[in-house]
Amino acid sequence: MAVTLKKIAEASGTSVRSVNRVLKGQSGVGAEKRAAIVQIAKELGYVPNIAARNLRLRQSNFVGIIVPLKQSEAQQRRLADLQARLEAEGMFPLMGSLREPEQLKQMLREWTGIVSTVIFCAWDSRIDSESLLNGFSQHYIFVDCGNISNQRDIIITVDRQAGIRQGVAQLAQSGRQRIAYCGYNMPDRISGFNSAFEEVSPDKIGKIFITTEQIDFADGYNAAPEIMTSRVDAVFFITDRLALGFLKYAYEHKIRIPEDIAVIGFDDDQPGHYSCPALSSVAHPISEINEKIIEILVTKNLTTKEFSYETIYNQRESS
Amino acid sequence: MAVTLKKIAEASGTSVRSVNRVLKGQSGVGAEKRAAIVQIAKELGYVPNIAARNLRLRQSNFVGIIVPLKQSEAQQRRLADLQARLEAEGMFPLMGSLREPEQLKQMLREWTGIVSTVIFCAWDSRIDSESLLNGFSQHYIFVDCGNISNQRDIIITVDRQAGIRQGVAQLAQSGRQRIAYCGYNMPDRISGFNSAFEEVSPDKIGKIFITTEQIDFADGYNAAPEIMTSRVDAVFFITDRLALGFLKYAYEHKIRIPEDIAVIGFDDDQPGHYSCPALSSVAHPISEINEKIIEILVTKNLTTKEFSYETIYNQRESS
DNA sequence: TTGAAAGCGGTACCAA
DNA sequence: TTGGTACCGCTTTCAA
Repeated sequence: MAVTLKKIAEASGTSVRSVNRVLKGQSGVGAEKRAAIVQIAKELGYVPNIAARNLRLRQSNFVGIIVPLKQSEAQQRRLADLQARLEAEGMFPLMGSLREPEQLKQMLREWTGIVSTVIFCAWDSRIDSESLLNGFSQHYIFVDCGNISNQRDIIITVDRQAGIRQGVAQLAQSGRQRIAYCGYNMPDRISGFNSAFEEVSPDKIGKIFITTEQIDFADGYNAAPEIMTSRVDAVFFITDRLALGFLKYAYEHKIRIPEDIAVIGFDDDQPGHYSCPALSSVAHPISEINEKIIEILVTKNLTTKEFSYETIYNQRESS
Repeated sequence: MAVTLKKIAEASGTSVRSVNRVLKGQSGVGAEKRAAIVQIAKELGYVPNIAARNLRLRQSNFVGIIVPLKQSEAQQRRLADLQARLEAEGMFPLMGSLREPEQLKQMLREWTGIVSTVIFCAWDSRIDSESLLNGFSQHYIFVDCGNISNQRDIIITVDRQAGIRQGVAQLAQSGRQRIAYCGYNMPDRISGFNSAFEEVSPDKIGKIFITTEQIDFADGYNAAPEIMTSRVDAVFFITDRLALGFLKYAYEHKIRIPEDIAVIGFDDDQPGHYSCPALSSVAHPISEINEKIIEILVTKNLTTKEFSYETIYNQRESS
């Protein structure tokens, strides 16, 4: 049986209130009584029950985090960074994964009273967030979840178009004539790709789209033949995993990178730095995103539902 | 303000007990009253406060998980798998990272009443687990944490020696004469390496040790010159990241793998499958470990402190 | 069938 | 300086 304030009060012949005062370091208890209480608490090995405290105070140090079922290395890194930052502020992440609407609801239900804020690191665009989350009293923060139409929660958007434009522009400047976009339909990346062509001489450079089922290593590997027969001299992959899969194919078929074909990835996965050859990639602004999240959690404290948009811009990095 | 049982009771002119009965699907409430309560609960959007329920029932669906500050891709994969398995059982992981003893204590204190079981996916061997955890009423499970001397908690050990022995034996059979161990001092891996030499003709094959500061990509890359000058024809790296770093060096210096030098890694990181050439690696028995954890959590339910050892054996996989 | 009431373990108001 | 006590919201016993 756990040691409670009541037990300590009984053992020391005082009241719950006095014990509570002493153990919380508040004033208003005589020196003798104080010493006795401290002594007994130590002997019994008192550890406060945070669940009870949280219930009473209607607050907690726990933050819900919803992650996609499958995460890229960069996402995992972002998550680890967020976890560290939360801990630095005395908070802890309670994890759940993005599932079907009904399961999602069930999950949020299981969290009521435990977490007051839930951060979505991913969202299924087919689900209407507003109607799903309606009725819950938690606060929600959507981080880089694409086009969420939502009037009640905080939405952090990452504008990757600048980074993509920069990457494509660089390819163009280095004299590439035909550039392929390879991946599946991710609106923000496609529009970044397109707007890059508008900026850079659109008439001089050709663009083609090569679509894949998934965005993993194998998909990049499998898309390689099509890429090669399409006679492009540069490819922009929407994930680093795709790009790495392609690099493996290139290695096997003695295709020279970047002499024969230039490659740019997206995500800045760590393994990319050690691929052969090193992958050039558009980075995620991890620190900026997480700083923003912590700022929201800490300063606004989210005592009331509020609505806001935050946009973070990213940059192109080459390794 | 949240909707509570009391509010519904007031709004429907009944008692908390009846509302509770209805919403928990228990019998013993008249049809009319039942319908009214359901109606009002729906209108008000009732969501039970799990924190209060947990306090009352002295239980919870939350499981603490302590992870190392820096995780390998394989560890992250194991964690994601564990999270999915927990969710399948209706449980959720509360995450924390392995820190200094004082911070660790503080963390566990913040979790009292919230989680009843904490899983350590890593441990600092310099800390005495028994004295640190003494006084807490949580249950602890140590997973693959090396040599933990502990008489009160559940310890899951992964025996990698078999896998390592197998890998080294295979190198020996393929005619390698001098095999290097590269990495820092990880007792179980070193002893696996050593015992492999005892099994396989120790007089015929030479072994050398090349130590690194860390076990990351860069360390493998930096260790490469020493490895090459030591004139070995095979290297066993204690992490895949080390091995991948070496592969990059080999690529740059036109060293042929495995013609010039054979390479085996450890961890079975995914990127290894797409390195050039593909990395041969000793796998982590992810499923087996996590199955065991879930089994412990579910079947034993950890209602009483118990003490046990579980050992899982791994195998060598080559890709 | 119904509901009053006693908890779970802290917190903090208020009166002594 | 003390300590009694109501309360956070839910569960469950027990009596009506």
